[in-house]
Amino acid sequence: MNFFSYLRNDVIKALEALAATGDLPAGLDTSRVAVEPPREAAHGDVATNAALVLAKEAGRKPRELAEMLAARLRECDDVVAAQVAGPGFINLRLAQPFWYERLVEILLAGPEYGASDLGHGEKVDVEYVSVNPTGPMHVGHGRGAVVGDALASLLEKVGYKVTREFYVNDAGAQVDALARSTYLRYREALGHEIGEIPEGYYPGEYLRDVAAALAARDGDKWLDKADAEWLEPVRRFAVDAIMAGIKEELAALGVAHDVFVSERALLESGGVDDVIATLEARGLIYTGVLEPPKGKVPEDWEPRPQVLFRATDFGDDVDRPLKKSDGSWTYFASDITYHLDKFHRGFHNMINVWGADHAGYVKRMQAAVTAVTDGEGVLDVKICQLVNLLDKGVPVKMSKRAGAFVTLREVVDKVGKDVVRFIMLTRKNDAPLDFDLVKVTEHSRDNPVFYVQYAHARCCSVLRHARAEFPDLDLEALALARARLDRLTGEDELGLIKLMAGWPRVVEGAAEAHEPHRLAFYLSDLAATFHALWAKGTEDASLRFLIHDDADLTVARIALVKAVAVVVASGLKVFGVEPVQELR
RNA sequence: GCGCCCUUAGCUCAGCUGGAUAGAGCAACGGCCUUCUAAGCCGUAGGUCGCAGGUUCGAAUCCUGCAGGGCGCGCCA
Repeated sequence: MNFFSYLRNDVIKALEALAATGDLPAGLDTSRVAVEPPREAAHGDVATNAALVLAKEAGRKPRELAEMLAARLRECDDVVAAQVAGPGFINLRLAQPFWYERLVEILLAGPEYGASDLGHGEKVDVEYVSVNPTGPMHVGHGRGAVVGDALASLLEKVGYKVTREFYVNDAGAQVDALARSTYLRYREALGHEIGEIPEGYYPGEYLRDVAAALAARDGDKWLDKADAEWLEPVRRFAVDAIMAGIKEELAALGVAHDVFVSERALLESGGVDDVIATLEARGLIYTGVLEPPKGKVPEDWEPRPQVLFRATDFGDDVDRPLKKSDGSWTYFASDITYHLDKFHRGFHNMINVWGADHAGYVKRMQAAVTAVTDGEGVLDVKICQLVNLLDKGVPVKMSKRAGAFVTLREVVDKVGKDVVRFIMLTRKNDAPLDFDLVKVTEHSRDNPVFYVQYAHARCCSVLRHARAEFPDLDLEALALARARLDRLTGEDELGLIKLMAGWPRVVEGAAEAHEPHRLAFYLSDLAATFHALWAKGTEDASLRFLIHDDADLTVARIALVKAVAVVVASGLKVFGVEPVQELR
């Protein structure tokens, strides 16, 4: 349970009671009333700004209103103190049994702890990865994959019905280039001299394997045929082969999508025409001439009338073309169709995770979604900034042109999927991320993966020792939940419980903001708090978890340790990371 | 030129959608191993939240302008 929301109910009830007695005007707008952690723990357990927010409307001085409200709040069962502070904050201190109940809640919930029904089972589509099927993925793609996947899990945890989706860009010039490049390698595989890979072709070595597989399947049947004959089957073969590779790379990272949507299938179904007709009927399409692009102007630029979408009506900077000069639809046109398709599948909430190079595309896509769904569809786009791959602090050169760049697969194989996943989530998506191949596997305080995993392993270690030293005690979660938790009276112990009790709020906040990285910072915090408590036992033996002549206290402390393991596991589960039992 | 993102301690970054005296880690300095894992812990020091205005009870957070950095800018996807 999110105890801040729980306490907020108490505050609202107290306000209503004051209104009922005529001390406050009725019908105050309480939407801005917040119950939050106070800046410093010394102030109390929770703080509310209610008096500050309502003072003006209630026609009272903030502190005066705060005093009235505080008097009411002192009547609440869980509240042992309510103090007015500063300009009119009310700091509440909660009774110890309240905290012990939270501990019980954690133990009984297990790794599901923090789950809620915030989303009310509403459908959300999270589209991520969606790389062009033209080659292996690099680490940057991996970031999008992990962020999208963790975001999807996070939303599931708070009660949304999530679909993980991959849009396959299997139409257009790039896949034609892929087909032609594959054909070149196919000739090579059959013993022909191909010379230099021409400009505009994919030079990557990986196409040799694809071509060899093609040759193995079809022999030399395409060798002396015209483009028109082999282009389509080779394209299909190459896209399938590359997509199979991409799925494997994703699987190695622990990412699996529910739905793959093919752009080509979408185009062939004629859906684009329907969408254009819809937009046309709403007067959102016209034929016009755009200004030349600023910055570097393409050499063959010439003003030309185009079919344009009125994106500026929806906040975009310029109207956007829907048709190419050869009469085919632009990528944007098919993308509009695709998003309307999502909407028709019941997704009013859509989230796209894109790479930094798509940042300039966000506005027009959001404009299009608003236009085509009549404002009912909401698209959020998470832009993942670049990943700087480092080796002991030295940037790893990545030359895509030479076709020899470090692939996601290589990195996953080198450091493991759990490390990749966690590190990718240690920055907010819109900040660049350093990924140091050496540092991420180091066992040190400043490696967050290790530090968090170490906390979990330490908990497990304590539990192992407890079982060995107290073989007669029942240390299963159910038994721990019935322990004499009121033996946990130390400030540090209570502080740890309070921190863990805050987990559901962190999860909800991260889910609402679509920011999974917040969980990583919380977990580091929790790990630090636990390591600190653990270390207390090295200075003072009475503060250790296992107290040989006091079984009750030991079981209570084991319950605390177990809860830490549970919360860490709960967070790692959202990240798709396996908590380790032991480090070595 | 325009748009989006970024600018917080020497370095790398948090800052819970406007709250109280802005926080971690690294690096520096000083402590703690006969121990439930010292792969760790404790402490000291370190700040004009890029700059200037504005909004209000209250701004690192919202608005405007400026400076610096990144990305993008018809017929690519």
